[in-house]
Amino acid sequence: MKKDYIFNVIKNSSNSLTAEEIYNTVSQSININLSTVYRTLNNLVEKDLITKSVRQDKISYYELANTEHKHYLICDKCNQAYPTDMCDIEKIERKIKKETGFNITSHTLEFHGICPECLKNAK
Amino acid sequence: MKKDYIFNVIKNSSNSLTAEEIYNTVSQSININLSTVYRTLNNLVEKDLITKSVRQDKISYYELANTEHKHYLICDKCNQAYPTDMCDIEKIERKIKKETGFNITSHTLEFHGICPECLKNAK
DNA sequence: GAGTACTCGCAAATGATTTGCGTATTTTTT
DNA sequence: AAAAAATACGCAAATCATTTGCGAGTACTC
Repeated sequence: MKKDYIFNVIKNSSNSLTAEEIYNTVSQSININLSTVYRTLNNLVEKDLITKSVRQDKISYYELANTEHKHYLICDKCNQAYPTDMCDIEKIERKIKKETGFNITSHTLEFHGICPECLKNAK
Repeated sequence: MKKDYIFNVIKNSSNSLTAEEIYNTVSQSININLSTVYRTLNNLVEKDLITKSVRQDKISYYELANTEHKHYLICDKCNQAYPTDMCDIEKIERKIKKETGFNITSHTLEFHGICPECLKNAK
């Protein structure tokens, strides 16, 4: 099943991937169609095996579910995404839950700015 | 200029709006085309008069810039967005800046879950 | 008042993602 | 193991928010 190829690519990647990136990688091993990639990704998301998050560029990024909580620092110059595990949002979530009764199940957090590399080159 | 109508709708709204919502509102006063709305919105964003943020639904939401920092609790049932001003991310930003040298200029934070209203009805 | 610069409307283009449909492949049933 | 039922997949067309080209209207300048 082609699903295994797709899932493996995601599993072996250290950062989140777009459908097209996954398609490109999988295509090197087997014949596959982009729509199959999308269908499979949606399937994996439904089964909670991977997560999908839409970034400010309006593109969906997929990554393995149940890994340590991660967020991304996205450079507006080079567009690279640097993962960070700093996230104290859980505290905020608890506070919100208490004060508003809203039952929060997930959150997305995205930082934008310029990465050290681009800062250097900007001189 | 039609820009004023658009800007006013945003200024008078207590929460963020989509291009279509703005279009619908402005249309009640004057004749206007959707593409004009989009063009104007991009213009206002460039001038830092309003901000645009892309949510998980892949739709852009616009709101007045330079207001107090706000984030949204989005109900996955009724899809309503409830603003909250709880946000201690500034602390996290400072920490990241210090530890990684990444120059953060903005961030987006979005909470998902079920709002109190829907929780009640879900019974 | 001619020349130049915006502002807009309209229709077509864009790009990521989805979907319909027919075929192939796998799984289940007998 | 063959028939039947279910699932996976390729291909092309559709979708939907947003953008863009172009031509016409309007304002601003000299």
